[in-house]
Amino acid sequence: MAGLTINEAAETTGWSPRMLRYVESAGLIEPQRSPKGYRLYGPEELQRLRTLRVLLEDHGIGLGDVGFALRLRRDTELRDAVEAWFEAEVTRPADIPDSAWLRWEQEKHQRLLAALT
Amino acid sequence: MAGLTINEAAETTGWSPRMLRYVESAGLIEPQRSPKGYRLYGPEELQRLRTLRVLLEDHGIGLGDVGFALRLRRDTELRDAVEAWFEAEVTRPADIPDSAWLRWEQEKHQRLLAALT
DNA sequence: TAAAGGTTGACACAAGTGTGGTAAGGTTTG
DNA sequence: CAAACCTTACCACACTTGTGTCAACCTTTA
Repeated sequence: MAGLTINEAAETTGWSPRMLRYVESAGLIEPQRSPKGYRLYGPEELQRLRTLRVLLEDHGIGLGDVGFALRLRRDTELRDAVEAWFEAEVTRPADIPDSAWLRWEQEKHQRLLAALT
Repeated sequence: MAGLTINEAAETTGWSPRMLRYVESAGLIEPQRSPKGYRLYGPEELQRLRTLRVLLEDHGIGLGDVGFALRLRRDTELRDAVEAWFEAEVTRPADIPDSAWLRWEQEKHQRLLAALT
């Protein structure tokens, strides 16, 4: 036997079997499978399941949050896009002062309306 | 006037006024306020509101996700904890082989039960 | 000063998330 | 082989998220 079955794993980790499957569906802990498809949790999975509960409780976050963090670290494009958004500054011709730019924004609607008549 | 009011901002960004308040409540875009408490959106906020919509649509993520990413970059402790979880490996005495360790795990319940009687 | 527009707070509702339970069927084991 | 256990696929239900709308009240502006 190369690992604990789902009920055994549930017992030693504090998760319900149902939630172990859910955690797996979120891509967080994916145990090995026996030839017939039984989930087999090894020492590493069990440890990570325990620390996962602590992580969630300690910081008041959810599985979805950890799942998103996982996406962030796997999907470079996503990470870069989010990063870029946080750092984005206004990009517009440097010779238009704020006041003018704002007026332009403010009047855009009127201009659009005017253009339609 | 130091910026656009909420309805004007809504018009030029594509968000509804309701959602602009919601985005603000998520900590993503917090406009300046006039002395009497009116929201005033400047060029930077408007730009970031527009790119935010693109970010969400392009990657199929939600405001909550971006909010969590924000938490991650601001809260060092959280970031470290999540990072640590992703990288965690099993920590246990190196001289106990997997097979023994698993047996130990497997029998923990029986031992607990036995201890109670 | 009346109209237009801003503020917060609350109600409402669809869609998504977290979690439990159950059913139908295959597997392991005493 | 019967009991105990696993698998997937659903139903269900409470809670959260995203979004609109409305009320009560204050501010700006024509």
